[in-house]
Amino acid sequence: MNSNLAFNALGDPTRRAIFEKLQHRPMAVVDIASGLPISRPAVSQHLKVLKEAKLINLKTVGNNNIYELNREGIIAMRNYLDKFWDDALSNFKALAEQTEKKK
Amino acid sequence: MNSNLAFNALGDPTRRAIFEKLQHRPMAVVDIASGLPISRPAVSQHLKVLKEAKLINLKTVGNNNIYELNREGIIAMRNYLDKFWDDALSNFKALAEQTEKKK
DNA sequence: ACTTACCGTAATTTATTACTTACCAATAGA
DNA sequence: TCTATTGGTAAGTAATAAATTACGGTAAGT
Repeated sequence: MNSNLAFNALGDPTRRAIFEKLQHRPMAVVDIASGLPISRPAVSQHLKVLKEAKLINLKTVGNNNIYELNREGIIAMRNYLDKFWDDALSNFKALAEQTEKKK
Repeated sequence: MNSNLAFNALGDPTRRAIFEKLQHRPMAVVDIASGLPISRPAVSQHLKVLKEAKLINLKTVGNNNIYELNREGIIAMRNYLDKFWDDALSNFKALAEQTEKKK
């Protein structure tokens, strides 16, 4: 499944920081790296993971690699998680009702 | 922040498997461990992480430690994520509209 | 009382992941 | 053309996380 990639990608705090940076606007790699306490190549590696999880994508403009949020990927993940939590809670609810009946 | 714990907890595939097992019903540690390709103590450690992330909680019944989903924690995480995705998408949308206007 | 089943924790090892340094390629500007 | 700037990738190291083994403690059953 693909949501595994997204779960994994968002499991790392640095990648979440990058993702949240990109919520404001599309950014070039140098800009993303500035402010982060790690080297630029490390950032590139994180970007790769986020990209493969389809949470962001890349458009190259001249010499700049601009990363931006991947709308489709994000929507897919949100939908997946909606179901994920709903399933969890509805089963919980069903179980609670069962227990209730036994009283 | 606390959602960090949940992100981290769900970042591991084994912990997701455990979490999904508990969607069906509350289970004792032995039952959770059976079927998983890792040792029982390893499962205990994963359970600890999930518990600290408030995704599950523990009720002790006699000699059995029964883990079950933590409803409040899950709802909190769902709400957090709803906002997380909404923020991401709405900023994306605002930006798209800006770009649109420039045409 | 003795034994068995359940389970957490400590200590260590193993495996994975994050990070750095070093490099190279490509575009932009002088 | 020569020089910045940008940025990806490879190789190695450092740091973290996951797993095992070994233990002890408590409750349940005989």
